[in-house]
Amino acid sequence: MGRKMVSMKDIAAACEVSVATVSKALNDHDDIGQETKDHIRLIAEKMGYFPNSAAKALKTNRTNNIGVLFVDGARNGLTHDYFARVLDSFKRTAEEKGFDITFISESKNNNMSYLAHARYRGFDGIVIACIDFMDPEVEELIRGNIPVVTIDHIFNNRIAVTSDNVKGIRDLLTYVYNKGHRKIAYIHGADSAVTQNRLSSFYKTAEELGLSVPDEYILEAAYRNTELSYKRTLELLELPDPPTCILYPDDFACFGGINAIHEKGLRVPEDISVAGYDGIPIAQLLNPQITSISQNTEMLGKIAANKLIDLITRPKTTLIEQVVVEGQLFEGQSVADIS
Amino acid sequence: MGRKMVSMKDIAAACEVSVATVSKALNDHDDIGQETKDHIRLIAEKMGYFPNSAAKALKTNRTNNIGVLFVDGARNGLTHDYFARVLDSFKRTAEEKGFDITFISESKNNNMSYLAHARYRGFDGIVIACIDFMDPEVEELIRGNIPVVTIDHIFNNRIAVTSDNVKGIRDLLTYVYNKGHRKIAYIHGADSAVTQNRLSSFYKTAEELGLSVPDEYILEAAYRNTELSYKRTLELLELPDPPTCILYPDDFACFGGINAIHEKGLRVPEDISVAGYDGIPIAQLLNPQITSISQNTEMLGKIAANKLIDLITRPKTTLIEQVVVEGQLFEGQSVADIS
DNA sequence: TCAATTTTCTTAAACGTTTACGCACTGTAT
DNA sequence: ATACAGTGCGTAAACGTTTAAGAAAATTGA
Repeated sequence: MGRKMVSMKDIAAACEVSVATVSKALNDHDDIGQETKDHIRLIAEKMGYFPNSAAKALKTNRTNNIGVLFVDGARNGLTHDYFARVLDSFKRTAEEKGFDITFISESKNNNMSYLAHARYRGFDGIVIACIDFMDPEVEELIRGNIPVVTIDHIFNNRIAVTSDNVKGIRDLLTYVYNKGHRKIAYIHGADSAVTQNRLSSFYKTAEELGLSVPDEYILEAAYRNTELSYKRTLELLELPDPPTCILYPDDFACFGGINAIHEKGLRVPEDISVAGYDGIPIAQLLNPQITSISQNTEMLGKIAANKLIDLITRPKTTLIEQVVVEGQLFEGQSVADIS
Repeated sequence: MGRKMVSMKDIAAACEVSVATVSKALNDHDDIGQETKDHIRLIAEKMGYFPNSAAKALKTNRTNNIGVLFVDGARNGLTHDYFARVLDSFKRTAEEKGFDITFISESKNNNMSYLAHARYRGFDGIVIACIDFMDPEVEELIRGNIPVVTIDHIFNNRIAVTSDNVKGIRDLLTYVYNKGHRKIAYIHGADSAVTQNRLSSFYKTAEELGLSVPDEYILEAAYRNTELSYKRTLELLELPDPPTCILYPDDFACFGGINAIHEKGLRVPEDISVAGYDGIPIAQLLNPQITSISQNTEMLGKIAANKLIDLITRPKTTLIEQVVVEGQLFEGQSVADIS
């Protein structure tokens, strides 16, 4: 196997010019004659030449490769619907602009830190999502001098793209309120920036609506954790004065809640209403469709990629900012009108 | 920004040895004294040295990087539950062995073919899944002299890891049969190796069971396509002699079918039974849980990674074979016992 | 004690690019 | 004729590694 790769040297020989001329011809420098360029390119094509990225990277200090850090505590990784969709969009956008995507390995057995790994591979930029931002290694990575954008987490003085959780919860709660619900419980995710935003938005909106929220209506579960939401839901249902509607951390967790409700012999939404978050495709296919906030994952990934590539290619003129992407209420049938 | 990276040259200077000695010390060659090694490593550590993968790759022709081709016609990409799970497992296994994962870009606007891209990046190996294997570019890639393993598609004389679709359908059909069903329809996926295996297994098993299968019970839809399965299901339900049970291409598509059933005012499984394929997590959380064949995605990804890395590191002694991974019947409540 | 070995380190070339600089032309203006 | 700028190409060094080959020093064996 393995015929040898053809290099610039071979082309130079075939064209009877120097290697430098070949390089400049292929990179369209303007100190090479047009006919020479044409000839060299023709021969290069014929000989089946492609550049060697390692050599190019070595010389130019640019890899055209973006590192992706993409883990969470629960090790959902790629199977996390929301982040998979964001990453997919990110990937497409980056690829269109000539960048490749490589994962920053999460296994530490090569005893490289995230930052060491990123430097080793020479990533031009980094995107971080779906992660424990308290991890000191993550902080080290963000502090490192590689261009970085974070998704759904704002880090001091770095570019971040976040979904509008404040507006999301406000819209959702207002919608439920307008459907006549006054006893609304909120099972929220574990402590994180996202959770905090949603929670404070929940309280603020409740206040604006003149809604009183008893403490026992606010419970902590976790994202994508059906078991926990199942348990919290049971607790809510056993309250002396149970809620008429329950909001969940996300659609997935919502299914756990629905199971608890069914187990109690109750129906959704006739006996009790529920709503999720994220608007994952599957939740819109079920009966009843889950009322939720559809996240604009397409936009999130696209903006993240564009901002990062801007930062890589034009560091001076790129605005360091936090971009907020709005979601949209998906009105399913899981919230009953009881007004 | 950007303090300079420390290179072997810097370490050599600090230790007053040659660059070659540093290289050999760090790579644990045996012609370097133990104390010298220790000293060099200590200094390297202190100076915050990490190797430069580009330089290493250039010299050794090894990148420790694996290319992933991961597209399908419907452009589901990463959001495809089944393949996302396989890839996730693949990724973890590869990372444990010191390999990184880079996507082979699907956007052709850089006018590189898959193979050109793979050579450009110098991938040590390639894994291909979730794809149109008829694409001539894919064939070119597989024919190229880069170690490759394919998932769920067998290509002549290459390593392949496939899930056992024959056994899967046999188990599923037999299970349904044993529940008393005799009028069983099969809405299958679009034409592909996987589909063909499943279809012939369906017919073979039916024959063994003495089951007659009218032609109008076999319909073509597509994987992960809820709309098509919805339509086919309506067609089945309007038959003069409708089936009592319908098998679907996958769990996702199955939801489309269930919607059609509900729309007709029928219940699952009381009025009509359904079964999916893949055993995606969400399908086991719903009410009723979807009876399905749980694919062993963990094993698929792991085996694919191990075989590929074997092929990369020990090409001579690696057996070129097709590994088949069995799934497992998940018995939900979507198939009624009517015996 | 001295040649033969072994151990430890260095020299130098190479991998495939890019790029600053220099040199030889050609053409134009003095 | 001389000077001058512009055009088109080559020279050579550099990027950070690895590794074959060799050399010096230390060890061994008789």
